[in-house]
Amino acid sequence: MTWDPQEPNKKRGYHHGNLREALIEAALRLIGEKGPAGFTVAEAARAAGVSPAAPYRHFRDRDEMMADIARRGFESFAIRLRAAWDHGKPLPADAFQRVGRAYLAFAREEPATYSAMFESGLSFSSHPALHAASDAAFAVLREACEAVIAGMPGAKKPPAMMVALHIWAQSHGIASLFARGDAARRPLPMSPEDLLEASVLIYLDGLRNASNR
Amino acid sequence: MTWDPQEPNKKRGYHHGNLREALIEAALRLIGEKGPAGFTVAEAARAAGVSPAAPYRHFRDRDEMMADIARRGFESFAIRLRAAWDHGKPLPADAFQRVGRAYLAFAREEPATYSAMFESGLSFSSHPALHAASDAAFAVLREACEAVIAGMPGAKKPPAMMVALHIWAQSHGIASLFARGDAARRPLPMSPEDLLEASVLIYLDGLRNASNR
DNA sequence: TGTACATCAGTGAACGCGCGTTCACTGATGTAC
DNA sequence: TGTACATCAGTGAACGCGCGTTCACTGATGTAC
Repeated sequence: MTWDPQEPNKKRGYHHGNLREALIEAALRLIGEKGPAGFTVAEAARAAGVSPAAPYRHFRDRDEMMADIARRGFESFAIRLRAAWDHGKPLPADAFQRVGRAYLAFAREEPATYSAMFESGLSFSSHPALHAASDAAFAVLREACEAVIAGMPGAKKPPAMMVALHIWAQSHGIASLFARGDAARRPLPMSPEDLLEASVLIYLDGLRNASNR
Repeated sequence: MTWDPQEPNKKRGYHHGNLREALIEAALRLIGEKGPAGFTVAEAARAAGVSPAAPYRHFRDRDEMMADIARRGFESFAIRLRAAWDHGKPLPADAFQRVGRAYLAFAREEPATYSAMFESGLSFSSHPALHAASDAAFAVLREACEAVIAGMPGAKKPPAMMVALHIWAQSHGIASLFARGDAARRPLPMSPEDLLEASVLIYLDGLRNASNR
């Protein structure tokens, strides 16, 4: 109930006060329970204690509500990744592993947001703000990759874009196969974090090897 | 129309002849168009030209239909991966790359099946046959990893299970972010196949490097 | 070969349900003077 | 400080819709003799 500016036990009047936030919170809970497709406007309204027509004062339609959730998701995702990276201090290699852990932490702690971002089927072309937010999050990962590559010995540097895509795919693969909160999660003989850390170490080792040759 | 045992233009009688297959085909088309959640029993029945009650002669309910689609998906996935691997001939390293390409080819050519397998939210615990089929597909990948590891120089061999999980996550990550047929697919400066191949080469290089130290 | 009959795989109508969305409306709030 | 009024953010009822599933039924098929 972080959205409610009123006292928790005080009855709200005709106006809600913070319905937009309350609806998004309710929607996230529903998505967390039943997946992006299981979220309905009507149920979110019910959970927020308003009539089914009320959400339409704040969102054009269901799709816009979903897109808004995903966009905010990408924004807070970017913030968390950037905080984990922390300009690559003290060592880029350590900071890089922090980013990986932050990625998985986000997917685990905010599975609803994560699935709204990656599994809701929203098209980027019809939601430019969503596209921009997604790009901004990816940019953090790319910057980190650039710094890590710059710190590597050898003359032949791999392209940062490729490295960023590899790391992103690996993180997303591990997150969606093993680190989600839902019933479809596969059992795993080690923690997702350890699995990701090991793969990143091996991968970076391979990169260094190639640039030394 | 590969399911229809009758002449294409011949009117079917009271009995359909191959309704189970026709329903699954229709369901796959729907899933491909609208995602796993967008598939409805009623619409599949309509597409197959039968009444909405007819599917219930072949499937207990919608969930069982979905699980059946996913299970068949894992089975044909395993067959394709195994064919690509082909006992590691002529060289395990080449065969391994073939497996990676086969993985992406499956995701691209059968996006509906792929999403039924990985994004339908079916729980393994309530569908043991699905769980078994999924394990069988993973086993192919694991065997290939074992063979590749066995052929590596050095004494310190990495655990095959970990390697298989890494490769799986990387393949799944690339497939779901970049190789899917739907509108949520991200644009990419290179082909998914090239992206995966490069990452696997770098990763295996890193493994070799570690086992030589 | 013919026939009686069991079984299989469909039909079509109906059920209760919840959805997204719109509409005319109204209570609450903010602002100009 | 008080008042008139515009605007904002809700209500509640209704709409058409399609869904999953069940039911009693029936046409088609296979089989025993």
